[in-house]
Amino acid sequence: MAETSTQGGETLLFLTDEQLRKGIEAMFFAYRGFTADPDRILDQHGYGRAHHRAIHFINRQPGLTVTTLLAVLGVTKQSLNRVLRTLIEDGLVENRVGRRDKRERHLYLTPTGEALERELSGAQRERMRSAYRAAGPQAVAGFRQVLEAMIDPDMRRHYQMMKDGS
Amino acid sequence: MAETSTQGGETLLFLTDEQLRKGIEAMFFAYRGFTADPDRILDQHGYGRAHHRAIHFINRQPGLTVTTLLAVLGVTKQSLNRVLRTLIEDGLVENRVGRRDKRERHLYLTPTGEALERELSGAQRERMRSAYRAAGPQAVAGFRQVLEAMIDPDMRRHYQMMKDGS
DNA sequence: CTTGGAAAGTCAACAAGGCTGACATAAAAT
DNA sequence: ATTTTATGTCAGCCTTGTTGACTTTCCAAG
Repeated sequence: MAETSTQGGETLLFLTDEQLRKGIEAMFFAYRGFTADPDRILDQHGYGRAHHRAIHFINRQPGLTVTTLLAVLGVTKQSLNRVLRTLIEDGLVENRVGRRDKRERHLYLTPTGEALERELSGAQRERMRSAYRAAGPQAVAGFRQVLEAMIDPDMRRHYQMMKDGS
Repeated sequence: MAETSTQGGETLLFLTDEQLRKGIEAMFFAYRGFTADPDRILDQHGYGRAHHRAIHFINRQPGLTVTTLLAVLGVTKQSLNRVLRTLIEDGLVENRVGRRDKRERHLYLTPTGEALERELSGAQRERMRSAYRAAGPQAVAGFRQVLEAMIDPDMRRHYQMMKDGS
């Protein structure tokens, strides 16, 4: 793939534009695969990818506030609210007033919401698991390292927050 | 990351749901980073991500037909046409009637189109390059392996086609 | 205690980019 | 001569993003 050489103990990478381009295309096609299974499931339930994202992060960090979710998702509150409203109306998400700060609303999945979350993440994990298996353990480590290095600095704190569990 | 053990010469992966979940989130945040730079540039030119995808693949395989591009992008012709029309009107893409089969239209970037393509892919390659550098040469190989394993089987032929240059 | 600002929510309007369905034309294939 | 393929177009719909304006509730600092 990328030829390497050592110079003064440091490993150098020779990356041609062509190699980088292949990485870009792999990213494009892989992301499509990554979202394909959830998209099918969501469609059956009458939801879209935006609902999935909300459900995912509420499940990941139960009780997070609307503002936090807004920052993680990187959308406007009007956009999020449209999605969140339907999820609350449909009884998938619950909205509890904050104990300390009563302005805040803390978001939780209901049992119904958790069921959908399991269905969605189950499919996604299955694809991820089989990709990991096909690529092997060494590849898995590299995969995460490169992805993490691609995350925007502004977003990295949100990623870390989720990663470490609040 | 993922603990490994050897059993009969085969390496096994122990992947917890938690580890898979982290991979899923890394994918989510990384894709955002991946599209961030081009999105900014496109916005300045009054285009969107859909234009970028068309430009990318026309550049990758000059002279490809509309039907091929349709299959690669996985959208409807109505959707692609909206995008393609503006690119042709703005003089970024050229539409030549097929020599052998006169029903076909072969797509090419004009010099203006190529200039925008370079601007877009330059930014994207730069991010990819710095992620590669941060992660190291071993990681790079693994990254591509996992991504390729995640691609949908139906899409893999398109990926290969682009990868090998037609 | 008042007042300023933060958290949440809502309405309206708009745009990009998906989708379906219907239809038209030119050219190739049968 | 007829059917099929490749392309393009019109119309209309949906989701999900955006701005801007405005309200209510509540915390916190003066």
